[in-house]
Amino acid sequence: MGKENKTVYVVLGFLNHEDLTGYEIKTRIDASLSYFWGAGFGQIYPTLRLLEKSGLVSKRSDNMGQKMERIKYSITGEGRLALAKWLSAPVESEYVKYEILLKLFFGSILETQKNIDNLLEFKNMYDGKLPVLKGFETELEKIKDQSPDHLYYLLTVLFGEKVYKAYVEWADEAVELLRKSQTNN
Amino acid sequence: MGKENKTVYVVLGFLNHEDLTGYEIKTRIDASLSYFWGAGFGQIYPTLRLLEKSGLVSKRSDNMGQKMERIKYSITGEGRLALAKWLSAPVESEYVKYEILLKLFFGSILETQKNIDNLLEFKNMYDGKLPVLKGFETELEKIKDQSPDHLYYLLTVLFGEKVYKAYVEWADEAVELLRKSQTNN
DNA sequence: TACAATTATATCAGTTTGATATGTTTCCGT
DNA sequence: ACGGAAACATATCAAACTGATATAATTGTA
Repeated sequence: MGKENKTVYVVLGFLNHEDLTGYEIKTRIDASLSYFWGAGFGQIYPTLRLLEKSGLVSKRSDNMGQKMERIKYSITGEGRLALAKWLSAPVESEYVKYEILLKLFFGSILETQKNIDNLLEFKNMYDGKLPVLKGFETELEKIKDQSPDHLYYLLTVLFGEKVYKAYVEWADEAVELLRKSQTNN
Repeated sequence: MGKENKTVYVVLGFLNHEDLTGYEIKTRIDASLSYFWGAGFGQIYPTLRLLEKSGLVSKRSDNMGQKMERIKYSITGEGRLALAKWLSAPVESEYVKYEILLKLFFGSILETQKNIDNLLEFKNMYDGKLPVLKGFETELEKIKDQSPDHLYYLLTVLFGEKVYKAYVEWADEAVELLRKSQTNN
């Protein structure tokens, strides 16, 4: 029934490095995973409570006298075990939903030009993101030897670059094919 | 609140071509969208009822005397309008979740060889799917002039090929980098 | 000092997943 | 012709996830 809570492992993965608040976990996801994995507060906070209840993380309040709630979470031995177990298990599923492709699939209803516009917007979006990834790549290359983690981070960045480039190339080719079909009529 | 029901448009898109049962809609999604969009029965049947209640589709029972329930749905004028409106609106979001990358991101916890194994499995999976897409491509090229739809179908197939090739290339490069790091230690 | 931005937790309606249940009809081999 | 497997068909559900909103403290800055 239902599906397996993957957010559990994202949270455990980050807590494996350092103690964090829910908010900090969110910023880390946004900064380093966002181009291949997302998670919102609505998933993170409930998952942290779930994890605490089942003993995979422990929490402590860090607000020394202040009024602001600040709940730092730490991974437990059990948590590390659960993380390692999941990491060792075979990869189950990749998940994609491309709205651009859905619209293109039904594209014959629209004018050709509108589809071209959609494609160009898609292209520009990912073309614009490429320099950011390139920046990450350069940064990680520099510090590659400082921690075994950096090589793995680099691999995920290289994935982003490879796939975004594929998006851009495909969009160019698709636009060209649509333009050709325009003149052929 | 919540997010917009996209299944609505998948269903409307297919019904725009022909009258279909929920089951048939599912088979069409699996056959033609599955590598960039998925939907299960648990989403399709409730969406069809919702659509019928709001007048975007109409239904009729096709079981002439037989016992088996067979509900054929047709798109209405209002439904076509809703579909066209959504198609014309700007593309909102692309959505991906790559478990392989999540595991790789936390990969330093595992032995290097285990990460290599995961990558090779990933590579082989998509390498194996490429000939199927190539087959679709050839088929669609042949019948391209028979319907304006076919060009659009072809574009989505080309996307699949481009991206799957990017997966394979990336996996090869990632494996090589990991192997190099093995010998360097 | 006041205003904006950031930090921080929390909740919720609606959507989606992935599995299960249940039964009919068609196809195929013996 | 019979029986079992595969395909057809609808339906439901718990748990996960999205995307938005609410609330408030803290920090930076003009």
